[in-house]
Amino acid sequence: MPANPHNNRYEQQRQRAIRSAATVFAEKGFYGASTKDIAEHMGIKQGSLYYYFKSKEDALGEVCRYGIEDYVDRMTSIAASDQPFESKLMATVTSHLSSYREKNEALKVHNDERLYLPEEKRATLKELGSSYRQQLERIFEEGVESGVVRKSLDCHFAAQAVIGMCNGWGDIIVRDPQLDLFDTIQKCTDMILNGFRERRTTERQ
Amino acid sequence: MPANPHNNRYEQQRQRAIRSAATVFAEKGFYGASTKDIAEHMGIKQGSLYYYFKSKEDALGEVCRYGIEDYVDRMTSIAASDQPFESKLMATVTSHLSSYREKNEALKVHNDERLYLPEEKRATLKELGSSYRQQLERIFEEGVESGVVRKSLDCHFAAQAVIGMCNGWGDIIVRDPQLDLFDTIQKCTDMILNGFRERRTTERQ
Amino acid sequence: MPANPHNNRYEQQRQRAIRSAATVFAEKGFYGASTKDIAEHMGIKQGSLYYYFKSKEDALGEVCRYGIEDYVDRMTSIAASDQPFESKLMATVTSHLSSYREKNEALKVHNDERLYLPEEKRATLKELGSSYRQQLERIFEEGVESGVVRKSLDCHFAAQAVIGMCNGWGDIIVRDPQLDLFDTIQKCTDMILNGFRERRTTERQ
Amino acid sequence: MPANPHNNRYEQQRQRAIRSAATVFAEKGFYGASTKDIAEHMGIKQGSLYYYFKSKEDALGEVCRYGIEDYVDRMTSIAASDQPFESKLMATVTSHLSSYREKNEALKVHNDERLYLPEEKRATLKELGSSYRQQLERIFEEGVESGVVRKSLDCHFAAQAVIGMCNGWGDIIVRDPQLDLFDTIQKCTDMILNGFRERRTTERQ
DNA sequence: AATGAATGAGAGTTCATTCAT
DNA sequence: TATGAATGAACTCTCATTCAT
Repeated sequence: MPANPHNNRYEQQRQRAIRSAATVFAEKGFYGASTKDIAEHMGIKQGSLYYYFKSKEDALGEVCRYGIEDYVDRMTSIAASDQPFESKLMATVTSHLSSYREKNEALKVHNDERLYLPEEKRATLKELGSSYRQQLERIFEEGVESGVVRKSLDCHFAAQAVIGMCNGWGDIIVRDPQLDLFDTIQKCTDMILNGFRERRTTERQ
Repeated sequence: MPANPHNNRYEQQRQRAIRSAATVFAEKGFYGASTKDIAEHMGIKQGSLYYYFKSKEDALGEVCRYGIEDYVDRMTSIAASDQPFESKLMATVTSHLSSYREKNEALKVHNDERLYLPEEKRATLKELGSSYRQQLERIFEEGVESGVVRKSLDCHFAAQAVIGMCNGWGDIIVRDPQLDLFDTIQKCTDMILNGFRERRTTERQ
Repeated sequence: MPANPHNNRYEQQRQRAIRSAATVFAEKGFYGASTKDIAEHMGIKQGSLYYYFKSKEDALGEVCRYGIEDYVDRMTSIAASDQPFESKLMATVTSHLSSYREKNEALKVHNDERLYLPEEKRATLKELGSSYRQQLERIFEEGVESGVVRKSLDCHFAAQAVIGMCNGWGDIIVRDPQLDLFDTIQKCTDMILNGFRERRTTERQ
Repeated sequence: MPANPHNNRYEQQRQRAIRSAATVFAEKGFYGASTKDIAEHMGIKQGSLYYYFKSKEDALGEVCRYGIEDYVDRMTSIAASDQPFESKLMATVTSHLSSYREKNEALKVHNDERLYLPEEKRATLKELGSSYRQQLERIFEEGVESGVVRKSLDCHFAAQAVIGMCNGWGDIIVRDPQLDLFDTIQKCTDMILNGFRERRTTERQ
């Protein structure tokens, strides 16, 4: 028997359950998806889901946690790194958008359906989300300090705007597996830094 | 059955029904809201709703149409106007964000819940949405032609990014009635045009 | 329209629902009976029960209240009356046993199933039950005062014993519609007063 | 499968299972208790219960048999003994009431939950119960013959009444561990023999 | 002798919908 | 124009039971 209190088999199956729930919630929404849908997607019977989840709501909670957890972790390591501002910004966008590709829609579920969670769990997730936003704000503040970003910038606004735009792209990414991720990342970063305006003189630093 | 499609009283009540549905759908989502909720919000009994809607789904359809219709109309008149690019851009952002404030959350419902509509209706709405995006793309193309926007811009990308960001702010606006709309509009427009980077030389046109 | 907020039809149907629930709970117990059983006994469909009850538990609550209410009321009027002790005792037994005959098993449900009620409702019923027992105790105390009952009697014990014995007969009455109620009442009263012992001298007062 | 019906270890565990089931059934009722509850109370896993019981219903059957068996046995030995009537009566009450204290609530389960047993098993138990009642009736008949009990007594009624009253006290005993058993026994016996009436002349035998 | 995993039937409950009035 | 009453299908969830290990 393995070291885990619940053995490997159980944990593996539980992960599969969470990913199935993520897929189904992302496609149909929390109320639009039935536990039968989730179970079928996973290849077990409806009642058996309750061996892995205490309730449908619990399933949503697990998906949301799964969705946001290493999303925030990645931001933490980006923020802690030694890169210059521009690299951090691009790393942020890259991390955000590729989360949608890699993590089977769990981040999308977190964004769209977390409001159906009970107050308590939502508070936990909110802290994680706030931590993300604050770290991004701090990155912008560093950008100002280093002179790369203009002093007048409202860093709180900037963080919200970047997150909002990335989430918008996230919806598209989840629905369109063809979209060129790298290209989108490049263009987003460029827009955030330079905007769309034509410049007479090239004044790149 | 309605005696007369142009019957005033009936049409007035029907509008009230649509707005009630919009409010309730925005708050609880399509599946989270019951027809009883909608009826109560409107001050009638559950069964009486069916005098105004063929079905709950029909109600959602009406709300979505109501939500996107003059949102697109406004874009059409912006696009058709004679203003320079920058004004059109700001008008777009203004129109988009203030829609969330003014329109009983119907646009939010369109964005979040339209996936529950049957294929056919969704296709109709999608056309409206595409029309919006295409007109915005065209505005960017005009910006390029007029030399305000740099030639290299991917106008399709630009339109998506702007829409995505505005929708992100829309969520925040709906939840936070305190937020200064005008300030947000200014900052969004500025970001889209100029980005966040510090410039050595002022090269405003 | 009648004066009642809910009109007559509704109240009548609700009473039928309560009586149906009483019958089914008495036969199968609270958990052994399904809401489908109750609905079928009443001649409606399962889902329609919820037009009359908020939940199965609510149905149990109503049955219990219905079962004990005028049972206690009758005791109150017996206790308040001017009869001598012996009449009051017989009236008590009569009232108790005939409750089982008349009230469609609701009193039996109260006795056997009330423990499945939530604390709050059970407390309300408990007060009613205690009031019954206390009034019976008081009747015995009066019996002592009037010299009919021996001074040494533990009136609390006496009340409990009488209630317990009557409930025992209640079970039998509910199951056996043939049983001669009047005969049983006579014998119970006689036993309580005189016991079973043979007396050398007739010493009736 | 059990290797040997007389296997000691197996039989011991089986007894533990029956006692656990008795406790849990007494507390929550047959339908209110789950096989998981019983297993947990016994310290094994749910599935393992089926090593000792064929089904949940079978468990109830065993508990009921266990509950009534030596209850009847004791009556048999009381009835067969040489004591005078009054001693037999007190022995009966003592046996009945102390059963509730000593026997893990199995007698209570028999009384309250046996209705959930299939007809066949219930018939078996009913015979045991009838045997108890008949022996008690016979004791009363002996009382009449010996002149202690009045000739007019309906011995069938008397037996039922005594059993009913004792069961009533049983409920109280199970719920209130503080209750003075000996005192209750004394008072019950006294009531059955002498009733509550005041006597002018002492005519004790 | 015992268990982890799964199942399937059935429970209580909700709710969109219908329709006579 | 509106409603009270009823329905039936779907839902979440529980649980007795089975069985390979």
